[in-house]
Amino acid sequence: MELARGMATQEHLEGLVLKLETVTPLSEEERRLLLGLPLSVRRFEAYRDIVSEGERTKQCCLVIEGLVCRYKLVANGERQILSLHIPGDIPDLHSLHIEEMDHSLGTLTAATVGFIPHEAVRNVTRASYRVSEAFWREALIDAAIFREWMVGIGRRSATSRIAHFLCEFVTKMKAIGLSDGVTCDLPMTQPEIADALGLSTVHTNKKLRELRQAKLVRIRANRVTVMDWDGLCELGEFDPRYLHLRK
Amino acid sequence: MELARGMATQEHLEGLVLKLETVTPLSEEERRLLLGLPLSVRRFEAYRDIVSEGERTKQCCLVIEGLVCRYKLVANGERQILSLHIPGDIPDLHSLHIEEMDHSLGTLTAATVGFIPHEAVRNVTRASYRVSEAFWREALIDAAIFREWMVGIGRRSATSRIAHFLCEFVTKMKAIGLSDGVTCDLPMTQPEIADALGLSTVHTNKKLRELRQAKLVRIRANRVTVMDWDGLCELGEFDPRYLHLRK
DNA sequence: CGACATTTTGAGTCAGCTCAATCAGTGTGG
DNA sequence: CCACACTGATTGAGCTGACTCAAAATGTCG
Repeated sequence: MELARGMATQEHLEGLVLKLETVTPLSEEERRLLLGLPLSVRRFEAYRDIVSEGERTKQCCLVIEGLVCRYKLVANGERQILSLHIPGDIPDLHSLHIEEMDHSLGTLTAATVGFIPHEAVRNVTRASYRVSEAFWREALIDAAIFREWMVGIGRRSATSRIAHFLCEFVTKMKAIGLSDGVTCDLPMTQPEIADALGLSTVHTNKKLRELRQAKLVRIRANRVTVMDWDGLCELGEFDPRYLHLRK
Repeated sequence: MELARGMATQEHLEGLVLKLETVTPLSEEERRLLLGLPLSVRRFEAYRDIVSEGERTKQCCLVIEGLVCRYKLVANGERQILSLHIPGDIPDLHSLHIEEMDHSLGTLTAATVGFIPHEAVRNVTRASYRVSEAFWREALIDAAIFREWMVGIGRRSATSRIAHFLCEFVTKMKAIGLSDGVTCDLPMTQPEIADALGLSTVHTNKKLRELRQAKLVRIRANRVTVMDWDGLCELGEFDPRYLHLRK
């Protein structure tokens, strides 16, 4: 994916349609509705907040390009990354029904983001039951991913957590066509991966090396390659059902 | 709350209305709609599954009385409790839009549960935008609680996590009128609290004792009493905004 | 070639874990 | 009213996975 300036609005919305279709089938009519959403596109540098905890917004944010995350900070300054969002995701869909952000939304890489007014989203959901269904499913799958992460952080070993994380990321990237199921970009530093998994940087590094030495994955220059998918899944107890993807 | 057999269906639904009103204001009309929902009531013993992972249901489950939880098991047999549900909650509202359960729903105490057909829920949401809004908010707050738990499990110390947990529980019980904000029933054993917080039983016991010795809480016979609310909140970094309660 | 960000490694520490008793509360049957 | 059986709460004694601190190695890029 390249920088997005200059693309037609419709083109930007195609990622959204593609993403929704990974979980809900859409008719031509419904696709048209979505592609007609108004969008104001903005480019962010890496490590900027898109929306901060405590804010109240009147628009939803569509990831067009780049990697975005939701996170919270705790008193001692540590961070917990709550979720990762790839193109096609609307990480703050909830803002449609819950005024105040209880966490922040920020970029992990430079990113292109489109803002869609709440009113416009409400209109398309009112216009089509299936579209509102698709948004419901998106929001509920988001929650399902939180649950799976909770299990990982609460009850799985560091190694298992990392393996699970890699499986999930590749699977999600594959669903939207950004991975062949074996390899994809993973533009995160080790401290960031650590913050997502509730680990320390140093420990993450050491366990990552073990995965590499066990020939389960190859990680270099912001790119993962899964060498042994079955082995990695088993280690991470990864079962993609919680992602509720179609087919 | 007593055993519920023999009560009128409407009376059972009052808990739902009360709960929804803690997050969304409802008109008389909307209340009537909700009170008209068909309900088939069933009593469960403690430690029974209401719905199991992998199932597909055609109804939602309303907690009428008792304490219910959602949980997942991991390969080594350990359990992570994902959420607790008190009267008025619909812990599997998501089943309306996501076919397959990716976790189980079970009782922690004897409990009275009402089943509402999906079709009936869809009808009331179609009949009133505000009611559908209320359900959206319920589902999204559910996700907000997951996020807060993730932060706790991933980044807070055991003591802090326990303190946070107690604050949250009392706050939620107060919202539906089952606590005065200081004391309430907490019908969970220490192993169960441990499973909710991603801790071991022994460690939970020791940290709980510290909280008691620090005169922050009193815990005995399935009942908590908060002795020093400010102290407990500070220790647990508890800020109730994520619960998105009204007023 | 610096300057900076990121990864890697080593060493020592500790929060939280496991194992193994012991104690306490409740209920059952005689 | 007591012995027995359970379940749950407590305690003590190590153990260890994950953490912190600190430094060195490696990569990236203007």
